Amino acid sequence: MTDDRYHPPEIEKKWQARWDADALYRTPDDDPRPKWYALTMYPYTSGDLHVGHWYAIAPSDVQARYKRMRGYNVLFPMGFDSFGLPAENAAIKLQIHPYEWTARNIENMRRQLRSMGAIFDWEREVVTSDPEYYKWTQWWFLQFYKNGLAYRSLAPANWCPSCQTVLANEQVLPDGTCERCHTAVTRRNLSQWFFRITRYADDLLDFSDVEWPERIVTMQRNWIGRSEGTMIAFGLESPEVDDNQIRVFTTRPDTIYGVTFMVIAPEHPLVPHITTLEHRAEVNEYIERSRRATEIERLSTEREKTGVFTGAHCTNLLNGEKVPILIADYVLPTYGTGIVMGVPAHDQRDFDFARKYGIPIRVVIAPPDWDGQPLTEAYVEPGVMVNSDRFNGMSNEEGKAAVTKYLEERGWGGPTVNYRIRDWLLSRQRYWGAPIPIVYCDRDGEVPVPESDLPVLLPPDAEFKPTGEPPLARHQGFVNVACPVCGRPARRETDTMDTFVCSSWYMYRYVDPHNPEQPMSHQLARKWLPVDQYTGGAEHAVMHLLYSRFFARAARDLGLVEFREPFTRLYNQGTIIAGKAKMSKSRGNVVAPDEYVSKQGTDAVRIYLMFIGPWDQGGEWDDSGLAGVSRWLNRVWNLVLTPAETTTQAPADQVRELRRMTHKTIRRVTRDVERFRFNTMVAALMEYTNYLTRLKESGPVDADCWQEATTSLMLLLAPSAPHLAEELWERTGNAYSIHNQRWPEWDAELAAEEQITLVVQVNGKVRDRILVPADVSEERAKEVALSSEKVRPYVEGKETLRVVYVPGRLVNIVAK
RNA sequence: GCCGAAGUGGCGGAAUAGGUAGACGCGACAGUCUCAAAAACUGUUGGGGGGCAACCCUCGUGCCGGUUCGAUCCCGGCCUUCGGCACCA
Repeated sequence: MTDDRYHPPEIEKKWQARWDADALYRTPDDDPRPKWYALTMYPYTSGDLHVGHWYAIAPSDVQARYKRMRGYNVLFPMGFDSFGLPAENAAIKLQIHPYEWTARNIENMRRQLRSMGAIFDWEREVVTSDPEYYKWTQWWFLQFYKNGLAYRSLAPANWCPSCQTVLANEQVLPDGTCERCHTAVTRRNLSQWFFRITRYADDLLDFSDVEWPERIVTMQRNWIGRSEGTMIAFGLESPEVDDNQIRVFTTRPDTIYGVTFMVIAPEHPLVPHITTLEHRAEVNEYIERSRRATEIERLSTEREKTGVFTGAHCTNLLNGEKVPILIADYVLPTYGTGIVMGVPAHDQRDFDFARKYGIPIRVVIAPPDWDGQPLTEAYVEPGVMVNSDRFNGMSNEEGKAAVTKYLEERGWGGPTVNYRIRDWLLSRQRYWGAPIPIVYCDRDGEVPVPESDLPVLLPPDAEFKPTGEPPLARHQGFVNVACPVCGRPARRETDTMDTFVCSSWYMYRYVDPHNPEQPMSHQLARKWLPVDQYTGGAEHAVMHLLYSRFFARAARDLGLVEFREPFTRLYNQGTIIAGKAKMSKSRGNVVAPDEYVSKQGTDAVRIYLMFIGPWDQGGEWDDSGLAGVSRWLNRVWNLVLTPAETTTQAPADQVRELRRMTHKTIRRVTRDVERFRFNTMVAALMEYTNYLTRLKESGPVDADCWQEATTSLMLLLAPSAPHLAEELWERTGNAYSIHNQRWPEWDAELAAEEQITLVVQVNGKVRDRILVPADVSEERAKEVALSSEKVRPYVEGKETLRVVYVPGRLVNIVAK
């Protein structure tokens, strides 16, 4: 035994200081090696990193380190997402300024991140609430503004009464509650800033430049919700309405002759104008009722459909029929035109609605053996068109095109593509965010702040307690400004930007973090971007990840970058849970890594997190398994540092076996780390350690092969246990640093098995296992199998019908 | 309701172009060391049955069927869990 035991905290401190002093992990821009940009989602500055953060970050570091050893110039940066509501809320509660709260948190989180021993180049750190950063967030806004990608509009917005701000559609959960605080969201009409993400709806549906999980791609496709259909005009005669038509979007123009009513969303602006006097009271009451209903109730598909008649009618231009217009809250004001045609025979919702209100149900697509009897439910399958005038007899699929063409020829409509996605609402009525760089002047209107005046600084002395009014609006020194055009007194925009704006471009800033002239230079963008491997949680599927794709497309069209996808590869790790719930501060179930790190060491914590299970599946934090990893690292320590008894006359087959194990392990570890299979990577290293330990204790070993084995073990361990590997490397007399060594290569010949276990089955049941040469012939294998003593009792007295042979695997004797 | 992923020992999990189920680790039990305990190390550890014994038999990958010489893996039908979507006209 060595007199020195493995003391993780000591060696970890020692090497972190040394690496820091030597700038070992600085990422040079001028390096001829091929680049690899690995990125893990930066944390929000909540104050402490819990093991959930480590679970996401540490394995990403392992893979980045591996790439580094494979000869890449690796960029693996870290920063902080530091604007946002929690900072403000915490600051209010603790009576300190968000700036100070954030600064303290960053300091603590930076310390924790350093203790992880990752290869972050801290010279490239990015902090989104830093004026040096948000200056460029504002700059992006101005570029978008100048190119028609940012605009202001009065619209009903999602309002969170608890957060006291509006939210983007993406930040409202499916149950109609706020993504952050789970309060029921209400609607408010406000003048708000939007990014025109819908301009890129089709481009965003193209995922051909990307290697992403199918799940995320599907989620984005669904969110964008492209739907091809037909816009159809209906005649409207209403004294109060100028337009004599109303339009609906439908995917079923083939059912146009089945329209027996129209439904309009209660909040549609047309409603007050078309409603007749005698129905006004009833309509207003309904509108009031649906406004009071929460989003949750309204979204429930279980709920019975309700509606009321407006007194108005419109005309189906194809057959001249007048049909009643009703309002009903199952029609969404934000999708299509907010008006739908009711075809009860061929849409279940319309069917239920028509039944309830006694509206006629007219079949226009005949089911296969339809006898003309009334339907008991809507018929939505294909069929032949009936009751449809000139289109009778056509299949409904042909009918879709034919009706659309007919409408188009008469100027009554035509093919239309409709999207579910809406423009990105980025205004927030809160303090802790990047101010929107716009000035309002009575004479010049909406004026962008000149780029030379950026950043528009957040005034540190603002009263930021929420009142529903933007905090900046009450800061006279901030609001009052000279108009950039005419110099007269004007007012600043007082809303701040959604933090997702900050995170839509942070991966660009890392490549040129201190550039005072531009967000990043063209040259460095070309060198590093796009990100080769992005890792993070799947919860950002339709927020951060979609917004970032939009930013990249806009940046490409602005000539800033030459790609459209910011993240070439994406991998989502799972979630670490504690007590059946996701770890979060608000749930109070966070587990801090710090104590484990200071006792068992960061290397053990890193490896244990990988060992829990497949990375993409997450898992329960249970520290009892950590001890097993600690014990293993101790065994590695002893194995490498206690000299083995060596010889030059080890038996040949033992030498071959040792080399085979070494090369097999290199192959397994390499493949596993490439495919994010960290749990089996660790298992492979443990098995290898167990094997080497047994071999060493069994007697003298071949000196050269033993050397190769322990060297390989150290190298394979270096990305996962960087401190332990470095210490062992030094103690075994190698030159600093192990992290600058090349990853070992395996030799397929050496890794190949010489013997295989031939499984012998009788009727599918294993009866014997026989060692045979790996290159055994079929004849020989069958011969060996059939002559097995253990097999005999099962085939004796039976007829052998067949002998199945699987090369290198088994022989199955089928006997009866 | 729809779409997707998953269901394997006491526990986390291995193994799928269909071919030795349970690697690796935790826990448990037994032992070594110790005055004792902890730590460390060694051995055993899916259920049932048999043998003095190296071992042998049998059942077993959520449930019920199917395809196949052979199914944790493929197909059909259920059950459960977890994600996502949910009146999108």
